Amino acid sequence: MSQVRVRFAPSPTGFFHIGSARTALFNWLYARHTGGVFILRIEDTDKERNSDQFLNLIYDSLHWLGLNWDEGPKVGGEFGPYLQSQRGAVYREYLEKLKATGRTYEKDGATWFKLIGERSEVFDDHRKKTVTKVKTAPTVIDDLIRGRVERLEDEDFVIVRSDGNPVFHFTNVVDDIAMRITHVIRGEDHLSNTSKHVELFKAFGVPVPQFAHIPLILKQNGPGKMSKRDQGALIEEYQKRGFLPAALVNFLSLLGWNPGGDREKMPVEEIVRLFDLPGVNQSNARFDDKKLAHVNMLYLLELPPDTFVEKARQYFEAQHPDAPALKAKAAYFRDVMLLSQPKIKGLEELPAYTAYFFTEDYVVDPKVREKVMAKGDPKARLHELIGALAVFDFSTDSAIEDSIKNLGGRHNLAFGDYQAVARLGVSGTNAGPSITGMFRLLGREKVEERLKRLLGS
RNA sequence: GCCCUCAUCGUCUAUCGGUUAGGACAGGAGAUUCUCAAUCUUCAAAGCGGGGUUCGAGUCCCCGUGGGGGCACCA
Repeated sequence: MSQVRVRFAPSPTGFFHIGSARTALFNWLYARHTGGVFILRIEDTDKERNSDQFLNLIYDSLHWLGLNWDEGPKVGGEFGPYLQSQRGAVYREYLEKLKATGRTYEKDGATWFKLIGERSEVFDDHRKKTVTKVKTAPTVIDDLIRGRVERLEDEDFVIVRSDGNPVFHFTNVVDDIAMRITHVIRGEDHLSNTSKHVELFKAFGVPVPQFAHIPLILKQNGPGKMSKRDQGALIEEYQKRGFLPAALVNFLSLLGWNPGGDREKMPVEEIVRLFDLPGVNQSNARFDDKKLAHVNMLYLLELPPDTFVEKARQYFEAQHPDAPALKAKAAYFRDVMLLSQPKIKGLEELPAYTAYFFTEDYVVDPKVREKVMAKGDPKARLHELIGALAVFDFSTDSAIEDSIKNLGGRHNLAFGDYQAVARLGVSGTNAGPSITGMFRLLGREKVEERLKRLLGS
């Protein structure tokens, strides 16, 4: 069997969203799984809506997700150019071929594709106009995911507009022929178009590629498929929020596909090894940001320290360039980030989660403050802590723990009696990493200063 | 309106005619503890309805219902 050649063919007419990303991913996975070729083709024939900004977004998003293409813009290939806007000559050549078969005609200045069969005029009361129906046999589509699908294509359709520009159905099919595409993997929203495409392939006298129509991703809340306007739809957004691409890829691969059994968290190499078209589901999947957040956390937790610190720094630099954290010493930044790594679900939590390590101007949660100061005798505890700080051993977490325990022992109290008020004092809140770690990193002076400030306020 | 398509816990899904219908996310309870997470234990949670086929159906077929998509000189 010849080599698999698949393509991802987006239009640069809007933001790059989760549905497009998954279509790209499934194509890429199939190419990698079969040792085939993954082609990127830009369908930029809509001159009104195209933009370079959206084009670059496609490149950036694919790069970020790790979906490298073997042929396409920037990397070239023997079937280029890979931007439809540059393929006018190819379309003219194929149009002549089609005209030679007698399967086209001109009407109203446009070129139409002619179906074979008896014609009759029928009034379509949904579209409120008279249309010409062609009596013909249904088109059969053998879909790798949906099985045998029959659809009646019974109206001629435009392939070249009166302004001379070829339409999507035509360019799409011509390019799939010219680029030797073997498998068309795309969203189910194209299933209804497929009968047009199959008729074109047949008219050109070429073999019809294998089709695989993947289910759509439905919006999290409310009806309908996910679109660019929906909350959580944009890849760019996940990139900005510091999600790990590996996590997003893993999550996306599981939306509509699974390897069978209970496996969920898999490195991408494993997904490539297991992925196959018959394993793709037939039903639409609803997007779930909670699950994505969970997968992201799993990947974050297992990141090696150096990698985590690097990712954290990149996140700060990209999204919070003015954060005091970036002005701190590298070793201190590292210590703070590593102390926080096991506690957060996403990098985007980091700035707020670690703010008090880098500034004296951190927020004190009034509710927490009220709650902590109302319980027991916090002022006495603060006094005791401040008094003992000078003899505390700040060298390690366990030394600090022992110091607090010793202090407690002298007052017939336990570690826990100091925990809440100390935490409020040094961080302004009640949630955070271990109090001993916080003491150690902040150091004796700052701890003392902050505890005194709380006592005096 | 017409055409296509899909249907298991709230969500993502496993099950290749015979299972106490399994897992994960989310939710509840508990354990741990230095708060919050994480982690561990645990609870609750599903075969859309109706007909067939079969010894036996979530699984195959039909009808209904519901969801999704499409019906342009957009892609």
